[in-house]
Amino acid sequence: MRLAELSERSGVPVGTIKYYLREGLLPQGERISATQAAYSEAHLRRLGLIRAMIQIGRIPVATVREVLGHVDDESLGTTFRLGAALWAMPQPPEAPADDPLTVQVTEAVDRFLGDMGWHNAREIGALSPTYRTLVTTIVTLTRLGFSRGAETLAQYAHLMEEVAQLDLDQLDTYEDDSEKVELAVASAVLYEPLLLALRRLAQEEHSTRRYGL
Amino acid sequence: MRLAELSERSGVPVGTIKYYLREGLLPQGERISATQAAYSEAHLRRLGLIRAMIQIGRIPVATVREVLGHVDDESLGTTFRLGAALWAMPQPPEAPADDPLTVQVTEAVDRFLGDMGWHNAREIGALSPTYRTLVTTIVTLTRLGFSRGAETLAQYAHLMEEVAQLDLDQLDTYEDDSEKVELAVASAVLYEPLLLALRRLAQEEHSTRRYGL
DNA sequence: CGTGTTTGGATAGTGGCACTTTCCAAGAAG
DNA sequence: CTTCTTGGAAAGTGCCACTATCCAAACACG
Repeated sequence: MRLAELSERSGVPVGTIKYYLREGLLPQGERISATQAAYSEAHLRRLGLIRAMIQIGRIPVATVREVLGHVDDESLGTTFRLGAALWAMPQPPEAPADDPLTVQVTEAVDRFLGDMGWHNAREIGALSPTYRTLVTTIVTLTRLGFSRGAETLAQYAHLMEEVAQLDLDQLDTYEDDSEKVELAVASAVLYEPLLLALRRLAQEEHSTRRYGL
Repeated sequence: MRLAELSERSGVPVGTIKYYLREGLLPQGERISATQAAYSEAHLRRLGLIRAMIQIGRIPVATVREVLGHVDDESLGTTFRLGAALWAMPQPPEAPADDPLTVQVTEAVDRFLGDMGWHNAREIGALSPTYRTLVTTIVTLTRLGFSRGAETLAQYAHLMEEVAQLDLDQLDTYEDDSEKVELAVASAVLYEPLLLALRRLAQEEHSTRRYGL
């Protein structure tokens, strides 16, 4: 299929597709002649993922390029490809490491990981952007006066652990490594709003039950 | 306290605070003289919330103004203030309503809400931005070929229902209405990355357990 | 009292980013 | 042969969250 058809089937304007090609988000089509190129179903699929990342995930173009680079890096094993892709996803700005509150929260988080039995996560520790995000959000919550005890955090953590189990069960249903990594990325981008939408719907449901309209 | 001190204690540059004042995110300080104004602890706290919404939640300035407008609207009852504030939060762009897949997914979601026993949520239905977000993300997942059956969705929904219960239990610990609404907003902005960070940590933990490094 | 500094407010400018527009020459279509 | 389409390069656009520059009033100090 040519550019015009790729645009029509995906619903993405031609100019925008050219931009993605230029920026290296979408691989070049197969050259048919000096001024003509052919695109495959794989391009269509990849374009869908790019749009989802940018429009739903609000991920910057440069970051999308980086993430997709890891997705396509066949020199790595699945686990590393997956980890590299997810670690490249954007994280909120971090709290300064020399802040006393940050130090205190970091220690609390370490203790908490131990209590949860998440020993692998604890070892990876500060290397993981996810870990630092956790510290940062707790620091901010504390600053705003909305922090909760470790017990409340643990309750949330146990629930999210079950969510993670469901996620991994789904990953297991895919044979192909590239598909696994793509699902993991799509899951980070699209399951997040989905989970949060479910949470808010449940909040709406139960708050009307508790307090009425 | 004057502007300079507000800036120092909050860590937000003076120019930026002026910008927030101009944009109506932060209420004006009390005028001391023609060229001098005094700011309170309330300003400091509100400024923290604004920063969290913009920097961590990546919420547009115009939206922050709208959300805070609802938070401060004392003419509404708590439930409505809370709902209005949360409904003003940004949602991903929606899928076109006339699309056949969208229609199909909408029906499936309605059935699903019935199965969950979320009758209130079902009645509010299309009015709720959250509901439409749910439809949109499922449509996108389906387009990408990553959709799952209603059963899987229900498993996630049950877990998020428990999360929502924890959220509401926390809300109950606050007496003051304004604080309740502020917590709800902070919860939407900051608990979301926190929950997602917990989910990813759990994923990392269990994927290394399942597949090793 | 005078002089230099600080303050809040108005206005204009900046930089980043995700596109769009415009242009062009080579090919395809009729 | 003429007309249209195509892919590619380069410059332009619009939005947005700040940021820099001025200014005159007012405070601080000797």
